[in-house]
Amino acid sequence: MRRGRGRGRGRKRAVMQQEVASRLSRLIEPAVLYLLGTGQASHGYDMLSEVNKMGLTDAEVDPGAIYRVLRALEEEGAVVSDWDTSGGGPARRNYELTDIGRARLASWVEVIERRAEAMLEFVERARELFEAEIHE
Amino acid sequence: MRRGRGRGRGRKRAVMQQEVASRLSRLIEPAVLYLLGTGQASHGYDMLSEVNKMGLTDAEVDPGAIYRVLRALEEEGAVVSDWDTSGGGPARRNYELTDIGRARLASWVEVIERRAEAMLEFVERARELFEAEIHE
DNA sequence: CTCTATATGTGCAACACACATATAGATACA
DNA sequence: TGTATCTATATGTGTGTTGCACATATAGAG
Repeated sequence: MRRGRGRGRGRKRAVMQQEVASRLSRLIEPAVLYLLGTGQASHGYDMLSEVNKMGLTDAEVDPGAIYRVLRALEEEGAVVSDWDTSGGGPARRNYELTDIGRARLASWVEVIERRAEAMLEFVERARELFEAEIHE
Repeated sequence: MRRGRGRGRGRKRAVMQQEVASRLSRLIEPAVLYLLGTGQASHGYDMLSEVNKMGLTDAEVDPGAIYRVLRALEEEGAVVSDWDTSGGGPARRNYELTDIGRARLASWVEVIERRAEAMLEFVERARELFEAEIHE
């Protein structure tokens, strides 16, 4: 046999550029990009509370996850950072969105919209199933 | 230090009963439960094509993933199976939804709906951000 | 007897994530 | 001066899910 399904199917492994679609799970990345875009948060620690307020990421987000996402985004050139030693407290790493980051957010928006619509359609169909079961 | 954020925060780890929310990832499980509920598919191989048609799972689903999900569901009592040797070809394992499985699908529906709404809200807000950027 | 389609399954590596922990500056207060 | 707390960033690790490749088995077509 040959595998039954997707022989070529294109999706090689999401190496290098990492397609956004492959990271839907917790949606931390788009949330972070959005917060940087609006200026609601510019460093990791602030995002912690803001991301949790957004609701996009369902449960409470781990601080470690935020910092790792920011690092990964910087490696890809989606954000740039510099240390901010002004103000009291420990130094904070200030992040800013680049054009790459804005483009990335835009493609996230498309992906999330499609997925959300598919999910709502699923919810509808599943509810129909429940009703059919009751009336039988 | 103490952890900074969520000390108590309840979410112990999703042991034992596995809360549905923690498995949002590819949404294979709810898709499978739904297909069993409607009778559109009763064994793994059929689900492969049906699941992919549904769109819930974004990309094409791996057969291995389907079989593993079915196994896990059976361990939890959400489905029961028996071998079907009638008909030509290799034996197929026929699955049926239990009450536990129906309840599980119902709780998936709630989780997915909430998530999908949060996602659409995010999409809206992000689009507003883009428009604000254009007009400045 | 081989080829193909159907069907189920496993081993492995890569990865995302939750949880825990480490480090350290700043501030309050006893 | 000591110590507790808050702010802030970061790493280490175990677990679960996934993609991919591979293994296996039955049956029908030629």
